[in-house]
Amino acid sequence: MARTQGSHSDITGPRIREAALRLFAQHGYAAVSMRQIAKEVGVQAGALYNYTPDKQSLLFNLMAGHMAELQAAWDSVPQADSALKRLRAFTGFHIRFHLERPDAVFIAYMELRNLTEENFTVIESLRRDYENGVEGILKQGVEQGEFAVPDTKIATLAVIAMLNGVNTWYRSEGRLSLDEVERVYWGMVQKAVST
Amino acid sequence: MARTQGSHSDITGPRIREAALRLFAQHGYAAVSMRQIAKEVGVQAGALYNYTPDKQSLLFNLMAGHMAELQAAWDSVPQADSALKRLRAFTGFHIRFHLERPDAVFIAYMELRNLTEENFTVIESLRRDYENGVEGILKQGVEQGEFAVPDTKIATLAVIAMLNGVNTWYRSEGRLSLDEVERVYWGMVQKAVST
DNA sequence: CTTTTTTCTGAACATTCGTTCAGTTATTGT
DNA sequence: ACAATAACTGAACGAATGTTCAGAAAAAAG
Repeated sequence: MARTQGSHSDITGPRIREAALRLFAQHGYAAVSMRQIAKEVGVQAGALYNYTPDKQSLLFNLMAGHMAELQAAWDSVPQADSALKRLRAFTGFHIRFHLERPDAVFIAYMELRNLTEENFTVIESLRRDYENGVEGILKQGVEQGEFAVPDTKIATLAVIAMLNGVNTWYRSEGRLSLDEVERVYWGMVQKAVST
Repeated sequence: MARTQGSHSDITGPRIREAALRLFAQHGYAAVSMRQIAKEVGVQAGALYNYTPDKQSLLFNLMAGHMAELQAAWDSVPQADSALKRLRAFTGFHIRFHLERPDAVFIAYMELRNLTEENFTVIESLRRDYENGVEGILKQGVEQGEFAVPDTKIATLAVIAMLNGVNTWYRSEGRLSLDEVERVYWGMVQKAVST
């Protein structure tokens, strides 16, 4: 056997990335073999190398793609004038974006240690960009007297960490709807940074 | 060669656990081989099996030990009467305990997916016990009118997630002292749950 | 000193790993 | 219809994996 019926680059490529994403999130990068990914796609291990130069690049591209998507999505959210409204918009955006991609989120900060040094630097830089956007909101709020935080950098990380926590427990079949979750978290975020 | 000079069970045992803890935290459970751990200790791989039946038990015991320590340490903290004081004590305790054991903390919630099903159940149960203790404080605070949170379970997870975030950025040589970090976080926690 | 026990070595085991590649087949272009 | 290209197979590579075990040496017990 060789090339199979209906085989296409534009189909196999995404399927490989999807399978890798799910398996990496489930078992961890190091614990997943190229053969497992191939099996999931319905292909032999060697075929993967038509789509990625190696396993490391597969991981890196998943993470870099996720971070780029995250930044682009947030950039496309219209910004209000007041810091309070902007922070509220961010809270909702961050929760929803992350709940829609639990696997990518999980990988993006669980598999940092499995990146090569250069790849790690790139991802870390993307993450910092995103964090800086949030810190900008807090700084604005402090300047305009809407917020009171002793340290905007720490507050930024604290808010993000708190929101990230949703991914560890939220289930769509669960007790609370997405709107309710958003409202509860916004209540806490708002109070935490308020004057 | 065989048994080496000065070899002792009470020395090698802890050294194996220390090496495993550090290596697992640094590279991940699946990415660390028994030979790497052995090399760190200065021993051959086979010798490790005098101290652990297998690699999985090594991981499980590290995690279970950490969770037991955590619970015991918190249990030994004297409890104040008011919920506000208790929550303040918890905030300080949690931050300090976790900053003192970054590797164990990292492993305890990064390597959950590498546990067997039964081992996972055990660790999850220990974690829930700890979380329930915190929720008890919030419940008390709500009953006594000191706190206002729409959902004590979510608030518990949000507070813990926020505090856990400290481990991702705190460095002892950094800009802020431990006391300052504690004060900043307590400020945010307090406001987040306040009426 | 002699015996027993504890601690470790070094080699071996079957598996699995990431990756390469010559060959084969389906698809595309002419 | 035929030629060219893209997509994949299947086998192979050396290296590394977790684990076992007979034997050797050091330490402890007598």
